[in-house]
Amino acid sequence: MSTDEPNESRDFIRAIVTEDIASGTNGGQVATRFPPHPNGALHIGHAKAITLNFSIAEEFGGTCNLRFDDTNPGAEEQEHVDAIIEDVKWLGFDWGDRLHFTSDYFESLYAMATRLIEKGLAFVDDQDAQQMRANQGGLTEPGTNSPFRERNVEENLDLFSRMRAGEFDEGSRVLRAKIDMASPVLTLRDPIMYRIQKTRHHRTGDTWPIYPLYDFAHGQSDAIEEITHSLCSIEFVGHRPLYDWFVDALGFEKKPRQIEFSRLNLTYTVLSKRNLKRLVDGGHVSGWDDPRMPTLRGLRRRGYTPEAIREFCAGIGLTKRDNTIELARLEHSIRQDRNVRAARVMGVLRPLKVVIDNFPEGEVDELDAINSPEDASMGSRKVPFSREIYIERDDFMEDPPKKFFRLGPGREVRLRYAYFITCTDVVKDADGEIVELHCTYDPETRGGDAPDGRKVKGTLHWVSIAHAVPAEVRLYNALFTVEQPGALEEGEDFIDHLNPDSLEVVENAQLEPSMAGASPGHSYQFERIGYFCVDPDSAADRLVVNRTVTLRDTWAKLAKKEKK
RNA sequence: UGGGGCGUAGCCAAAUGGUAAGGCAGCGGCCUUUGGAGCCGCCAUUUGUAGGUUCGAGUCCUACCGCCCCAGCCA
Repeated sequence: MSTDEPNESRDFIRAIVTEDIASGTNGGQVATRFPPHPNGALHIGHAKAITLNFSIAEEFGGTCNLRFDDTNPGAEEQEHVDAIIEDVKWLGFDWGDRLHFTSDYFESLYAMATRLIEKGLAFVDDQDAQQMRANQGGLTEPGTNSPFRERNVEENLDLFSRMRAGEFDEGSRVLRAKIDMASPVLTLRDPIMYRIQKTRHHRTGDTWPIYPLYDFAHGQSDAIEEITHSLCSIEFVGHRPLYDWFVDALGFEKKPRQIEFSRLNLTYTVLSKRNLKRLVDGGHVSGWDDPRMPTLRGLRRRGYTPEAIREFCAGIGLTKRDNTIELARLEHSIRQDRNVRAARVMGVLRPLKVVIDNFPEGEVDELDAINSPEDASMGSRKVPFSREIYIERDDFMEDPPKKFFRLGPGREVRLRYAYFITCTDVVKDADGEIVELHCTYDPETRGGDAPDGRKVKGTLHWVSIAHAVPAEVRLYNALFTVEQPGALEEGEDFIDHLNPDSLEVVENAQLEPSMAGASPGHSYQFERIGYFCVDPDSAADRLVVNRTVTLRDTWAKLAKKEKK
């Protein structure tokens, strides 16, 4: 393969970075950062930003910092910092020693604010929030200047230092940039730089009674860290003029460039922190790590791997358009990953007892089963077969339709890795419910092939009753019944569209004995059913397993179509 | 009715004036000891609409239409 691929298509950001390197901007350096606000759990949308920033740094021989944007105490907690660090690491990215906090720059930012006051570019405003709102104008109306806008430098300096000293009450004064109250760009109408907030900060404690706002902190933090490309989501487009204004006004030599990209939307879920919080607080899910949540913790517990999530993020593209990725695309990423890497195992979700009448009582046959048809190096294991086994209830029909290839009265099927069996009798209880099947097996077909060359259409998974390991299996489905619960009509509440069947608990599944003692986090394919992983709720005597995703099921699709 | 961003298939997305990639989903078929996986094939005479420039337009120009963002002392 050639090393350079000039025709390889890149996204618009990589194109910009490539140009900047070629033109020698920033000395050809590339430095990015992922700047989370530590007030909640990271979700799949953040994964897009994380993957982008770290990947670009890696691809262009640059660096990527992890910086916590902790300018709003109260909303921020140390536990979120710890959780975010854990999640980014889990995703597989490394920021080396470049872990930063905007709060580390509070002293520098204060000095910068002072400098702007001295240059006549900032002033202390005594208006309260209501007055400011009344004077800010509207979308089509210019705002009006604050009556305090023309205070002299000395007075501003004095007032600002007393704000810092804690002399004033919250809300009584703010520091504002002096730009243009008539600007059609709302963010340029004398934006607030500092507010008084007497809240303990998770890192600086009670040393600051004033805190900078995002707009006065982000660009400078980028500049301090010599970030070259500051990548953020599209809703910050309108903040770019202000970002540049502060960086210019403060005279930074190396100017970071803000570039915006569209954020991720996913069908059948919500991705705003506010909505996710409602799901948790309202008890609609078990917590931030509920396997139905689109949080990284939820996805991890569900059985998603970092590789699958990274593939997803890299594969969905990068533009400035509004977009909604189908859940199927996410599922594709984990199926792809698990198909190649997950060990196969047999598990029966809804057991139906089968007695092999001609198999000797008390005898156990140890059969060879490969651990993966995709990877011979994963080896094989022994699976015990005996006279009484369980098969899946769905794998038997008393009156099977034409395209049903599984077991039925008088039909012959293969038990995976074992024998061909033929159904000879159906036992029902008083209610007509099928409680047990009787079959005969063909000893000549041991391993699953008939020496006479006869074929069977169906292959069933099974578990020996005497050897089975019971388990609780949690089957997950889409959290919502509508594609875009986050974008409903006025007056509609996304909570009303929760899927009542998003979690289905199967109490008494039966797994093959090799699953005994499987540890949390381990993931398997239950042949013919789907990918499952062991949940941390498991105890020594009680296995709990989560369904990550089903296998593609063409029979289910067919059956559904016939029904219509 | 201000400013900004964005319109390519069901969902993503490439194509940087040279004749609409690719993926997901879907639909056929082959293969199969997972109805899995894999493999093969089909799936935009046309890029929001209408004009214009050009030998040639998704790309350039004009007008219109639609969607999204901005009026927190949140980020």
